[in-house]
Amino acid sequence: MKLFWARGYLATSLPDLLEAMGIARSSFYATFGTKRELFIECLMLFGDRTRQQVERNALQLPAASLARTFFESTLIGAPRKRVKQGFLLVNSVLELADVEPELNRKAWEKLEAVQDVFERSFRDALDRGEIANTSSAEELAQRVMTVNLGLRVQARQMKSAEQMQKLIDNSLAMIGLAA
Amino acid sequence: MKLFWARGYLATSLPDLLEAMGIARSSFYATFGTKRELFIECLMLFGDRTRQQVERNALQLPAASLARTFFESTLIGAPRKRVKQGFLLVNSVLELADVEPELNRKAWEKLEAVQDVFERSFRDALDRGEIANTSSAEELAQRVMTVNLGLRVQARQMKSAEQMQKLIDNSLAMIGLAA
DNA sequence: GTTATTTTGAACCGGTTGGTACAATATTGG
DNA sequence: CCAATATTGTACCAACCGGTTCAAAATAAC
Repeated sequence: MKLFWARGYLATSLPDLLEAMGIARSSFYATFGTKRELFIECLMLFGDRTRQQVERNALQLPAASLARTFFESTLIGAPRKRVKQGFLLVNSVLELADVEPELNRKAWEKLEAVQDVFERSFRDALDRGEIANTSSAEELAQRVMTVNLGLRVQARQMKSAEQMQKLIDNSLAMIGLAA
Repeated sequence: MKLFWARGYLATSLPDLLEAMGIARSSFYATFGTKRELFIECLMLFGDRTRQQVERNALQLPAASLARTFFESTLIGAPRKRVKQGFLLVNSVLELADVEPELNRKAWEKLEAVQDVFERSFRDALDRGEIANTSSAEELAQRVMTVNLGLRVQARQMKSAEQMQKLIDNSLAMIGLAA
């Protein structure tokens, strides 16, 4: 998964995978099937983990600070190397849009699942009056999604953690959640 | 360029290019050099065209509506097929980040050049008092960049022009330029 | 109409791609 | 210790990759 994450689906060759996994070619096919099947498993794993992480945070944190926690934990708290890999789902969605429609669809669905978690959290907070209802839950979640995608692209060019922090602060300010 | 744009650098093979250009393999190498060199030319062409387009708009339009014009002309005014190709520079920057550092750098520089045009325009407008100085020119340009990247990723999944228009409206509202 | 100049098509190069087959070798479980 | 199960290395496959060479054919210039 780390390899696909860093290099993309097409640029990751079977020998690359075998070396990283430390197994023989024949074991790979016996255990994981084709490269394509393994990649799908990676997409699912990555997507589910991310969604679960946001869901866990949504239980403990106010909706208004959910986005900040999400961005900072993955873009500041993570090792620099991992941050520069971007976000597997975003990388995949862009790489495979025209080339592998099915894989693209799967990756996009996982991204939308994350967006849905945000939307639900915003909806609850609006119902409880915890957030000023200047925007709908759908609009807020859409903003988080747009900013998320934008940040992940820029993360691949990150120069310093300070620069990244400024970018996050500026982005959160524009989403308009006072938190 | 259209091929690289739609499929990406790696997924576009030489036979693909030859067929699209309608020339023979030997002519290709005699005229354009390697696939890599042609791709660089495409990046430059695309980047310069985009920058010039924004520069032209900056001369005629108030800075506050520059972003709207940029997004709508390329995401609503353009043929649906082209919109779904995304933005060559964004696609390339993400695809090649870890695989082709030099190409990645060139693409990123062109993206930053566009951001710079926005920043200059915002700075002028701030100096003239045409924009409320709640944010700096740098911050505003950074917001436009983040939103731009986010929108281009989503454009590849676009379902309808209406959906895209809503997305643009919502994004512009969050940038905070009353226009 | 004849000479230059492009452009072509086809053959060829070494290397890599994802995927398969299978006998030999380790590792494990009873 | 022996048998069952994983895992291995190797050879092989057809297909494709980007790139080169060069004589033949088509086009352009005069």
